[in-house]
Amino acid sequence: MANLPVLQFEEKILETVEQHPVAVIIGETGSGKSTQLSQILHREGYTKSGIIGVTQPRRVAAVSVARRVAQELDVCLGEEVGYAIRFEDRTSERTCIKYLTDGVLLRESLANPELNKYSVIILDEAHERSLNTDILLGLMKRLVTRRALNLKVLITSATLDGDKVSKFFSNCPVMTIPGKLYPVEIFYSHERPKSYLESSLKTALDIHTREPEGDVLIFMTGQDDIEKLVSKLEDRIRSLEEGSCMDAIILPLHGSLPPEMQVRVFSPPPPNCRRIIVATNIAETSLTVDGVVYVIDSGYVKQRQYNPSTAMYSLDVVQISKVQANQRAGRAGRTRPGKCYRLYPSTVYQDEFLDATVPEIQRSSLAGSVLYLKSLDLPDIDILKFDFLDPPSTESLEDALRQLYLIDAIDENGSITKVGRTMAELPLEPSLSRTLMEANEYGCLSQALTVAAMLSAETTLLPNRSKNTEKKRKHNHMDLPDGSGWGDHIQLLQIFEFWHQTNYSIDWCKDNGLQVRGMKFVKDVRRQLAQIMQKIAEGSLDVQTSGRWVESQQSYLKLRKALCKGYANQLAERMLHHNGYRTLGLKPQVVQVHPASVLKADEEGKLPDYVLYHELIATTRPYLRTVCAVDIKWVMPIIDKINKLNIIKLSGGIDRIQEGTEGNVSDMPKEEVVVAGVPDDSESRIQAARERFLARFHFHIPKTSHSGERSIALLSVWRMAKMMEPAVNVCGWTGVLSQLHADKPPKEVTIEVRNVLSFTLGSSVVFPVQVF
DNA sequence: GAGCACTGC
Repeated sequence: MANLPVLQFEEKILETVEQHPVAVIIGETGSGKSTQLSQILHREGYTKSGIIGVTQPRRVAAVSVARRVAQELDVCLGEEVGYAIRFEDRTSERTCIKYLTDGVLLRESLANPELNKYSVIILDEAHERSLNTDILLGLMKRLVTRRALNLKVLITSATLDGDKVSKFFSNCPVMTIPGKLYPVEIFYSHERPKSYLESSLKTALDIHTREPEGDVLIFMTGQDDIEKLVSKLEDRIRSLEEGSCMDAIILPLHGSLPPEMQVRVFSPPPPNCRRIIVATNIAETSLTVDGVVYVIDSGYVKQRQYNPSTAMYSLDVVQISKVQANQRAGRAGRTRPGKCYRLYPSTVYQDEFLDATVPEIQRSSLAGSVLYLKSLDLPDIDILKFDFLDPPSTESLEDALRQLYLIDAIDENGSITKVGRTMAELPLEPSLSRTLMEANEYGCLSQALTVAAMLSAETTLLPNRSKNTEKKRKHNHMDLPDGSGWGDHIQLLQIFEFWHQTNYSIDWCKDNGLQVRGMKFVKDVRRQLAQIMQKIAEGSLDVQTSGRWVESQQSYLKLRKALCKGYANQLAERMLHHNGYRTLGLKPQVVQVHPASVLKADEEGKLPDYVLYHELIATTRPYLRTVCAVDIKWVMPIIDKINKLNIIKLSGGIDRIQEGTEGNVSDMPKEEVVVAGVPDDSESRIQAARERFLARFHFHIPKTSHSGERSIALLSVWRMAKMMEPAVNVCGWTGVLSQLHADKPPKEVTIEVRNVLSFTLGSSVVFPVQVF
């Protein structure tokens, strides 16, 4: 401990902190900043006037660093040194150094915006730029001026953007503390490989046969590639000549691996044996594998990003940033000098890689964050002008406002509502907190709590779906409830109620392929949510899980209705002739229900007309994941609301000029264009669709106007039709145009649209347009 | 017959 680099800078750090309210610290790996900064300031007496709070982006880090510091100070964990993470507050009145996740600090700041009990706040690992840390950065900037006399803020940053952070905090000082990494030699490939899977394989074999002992860590993008590479490596190494080199163990490492498989990387290899670990970027920051000497870096990462203009997430393989590349290389130099093989040329690193990873705040849906900021009620904060280190796009903020408006969290002027205020109290995404409130009204709060809790843990619930376990799972899963056909939310409810009925049996989880840890987490979340709801309601609510598992259509109905209200921003309408869906909203997207969904089709093989979805994410295709059938009656008022939505009022601006965006419903000249006439009512489904079409858009083609204008008007109608049914194409368009351009235009023309999605039968829908 | 990287309240 005595030789930790950070301690050599003690005096300089104290001097800087003394003179400045904010300072940036570039602390390289192994500098000891996480454990020592707090102790240095504690020794100097900064804990006399308040607590030193240190935020971490991850729970395990908060706990393990706190434990370490308690040890070093020789105190009991939870006394002078403590930590606070969700479900676990190990602090006491005596606590003066507190480690906490950034999310917990945000929650605290909701109750006490000035964070008065803290004399020092250290945002550790801020260079990872988690969504929460970025919001904290903005709040800190404001707080240091308001509490200039009694608050010190320290922010850690990466080498490459320390100056940017400093600039953000009015050119505050930047200190660099060297790390304690061993040198890592970097090798670049001459060109980018055609297949980085093959290239990784070859490089790994080269290392294994030629280099002295030391483990190999390979960074891949996802489970699929990892499994492929692992099996190829096993084959090739098995075929190596006996005794020609040491043994090898190949270990996969990724998030959907059950915990007991993940911890295998922490047990050291047997003698004369090399471990080859094939990992996702989980090994970049979250898990540290000891003994790694060689790193193979594919240069890619799978990243989730949100596109506010389509309201859709996508999961893309993208190039890593320089910061990430360096972090990966650093994994080779923890125990002794190492080597890093980059499967890309140095010019790619220099010219193509971004300096730092795009911060999460620019890659996420911001509904939750915007609601949080609105609920802080800071008089000097305007959401669209909130001071972010890297501001999200206006489009993204407006998208968040639209979403919040649809679920009644803000009113048409963009002010937070009473409902919104309550929603912000709940540690859930807005759709779910809105659902809980509505469920409370309908008397199905207990069920809604369960669904919300299940969704918070959903990804960790079901075991990994590799090919061989799949069959086993299918076989065993016969007795898991199926959502009674209503979809995945109801199934999640039923699973939990079933488990409750077994008295939370661990064996039952195992028999049904459910992760025990995940289910316990659900129970915790559910209890926490129930407590908060009780507090909000200031009275006793019925939050008990029903004693006996019974399929209750009545309560499912109420629950689905509550969900529909909560997910007003995430609804989709089925296409006329097939089971594809189109999202409702400003820019409808053609999507499909994820194959893993339990949503059931009717006797004719058709899925429900309307569904709500928990997530819309494009992987190989855009998929709705976790859906629930809803009734058209509940959807109609929401469609109305969507159509009336006015973003200019919502964002609180009145002086902005309305742009005539193409295809924007509210921009259509309503008096001029009317679609009328529904001659063919043979099929009720088409009839219903036409009615909706008519209900939503009133077009009117004026007979007196110039024929050119008529065709423009008709073009608008067509554009609308395209919006309603994006997977269609028009037929005989030129014929329609020439009819309109004739001296005596007909009173009625027909647009015939044909479905172009490959999996349909080429059926067509006719939208007649009457010319008055 | 197709399939989600990693965190967190």
